[in-house]
Amino acid sequence: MMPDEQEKFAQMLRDARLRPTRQRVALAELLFYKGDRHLSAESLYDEANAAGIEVSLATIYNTLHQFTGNGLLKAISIDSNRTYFDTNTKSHHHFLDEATNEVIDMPDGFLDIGNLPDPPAGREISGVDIVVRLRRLQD
Amino acid sequence: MMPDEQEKFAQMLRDARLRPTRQRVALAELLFYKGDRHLSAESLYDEANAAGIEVSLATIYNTLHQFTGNGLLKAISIDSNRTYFDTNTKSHHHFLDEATNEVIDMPDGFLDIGNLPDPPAGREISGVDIVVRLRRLQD
DNA sequence: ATTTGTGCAAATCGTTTGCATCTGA
DNA sequence: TCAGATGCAAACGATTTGCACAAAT
Repeated sequence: MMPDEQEKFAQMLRDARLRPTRQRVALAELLFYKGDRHLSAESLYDEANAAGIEVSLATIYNTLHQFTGNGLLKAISIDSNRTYFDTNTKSHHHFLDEATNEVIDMPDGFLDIGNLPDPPAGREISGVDIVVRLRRLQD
Repeated sequence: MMPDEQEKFAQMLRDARLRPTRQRVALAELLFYKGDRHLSAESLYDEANAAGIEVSLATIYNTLHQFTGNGLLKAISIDSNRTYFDTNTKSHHHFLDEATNEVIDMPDGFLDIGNLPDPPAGREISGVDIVVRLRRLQD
């Protein structure tokens, strides 16, 4: 990674009020250098190892949670076994491939939701999560 | 429980191609005697104990999965820590109280979804899950 | 009699925690 | 300097599994 790239991610961390440590900068690069991604703690850990980044699994978890708490990531509960983190923090929805458990972003501009019911008393709607499940087309 | 009630649940199990064992009949009664419910393995286990039903946690898990596989229950992944099972197997959506993690059925007849995007190639939509997140109304 | 289900305890898996050590501002 | 971050290993909670015993057809 070029020094100015590193600086870019370091600045992203400072903006999110997180110290740009070696591990955080390296993980931020893995997470945000490519486009929108969905990944689990384990998969980020493997990716970091493959990239020669020395970081413990505990730090991966810490980092994912800190990034989430500071608006850099969004956690999604699509599968009840593991938590996925989404590098796209804008409001959007997902496809889920039931065969592979792959999560796919739904293109923007789709999904009009009409006729939302009123929330129960004393509560307000804070968000709407939509998952469109996919199965293999059978012939 | 009255004998004819037991027979009713035994028949429900036979219809679902499951042997009506003592444990399954008792759990079916707990699950389906009241209206629509959402519960975890642990909460069903506690409820069974409270009702004086002797059943192991392993059997609770087996039973929940068998019932799900045979269309008597629906599994919902709303919270990434535990699996919830829904006694309402019809297509419907949920509110989630973020403060308590309580899952609430959305009344039928709401939620028109328009403008669904086409699924990726080779796949078809098998279902749409919608979770409306709720937060406490702040004043 | 044969198949299927049950219960226990141990194993597994994702995730969190305690704590000693290190690092960045 | 010193608050905050990291890494390790142990702890955890939900769930699954292996296997001997019991119950249903």
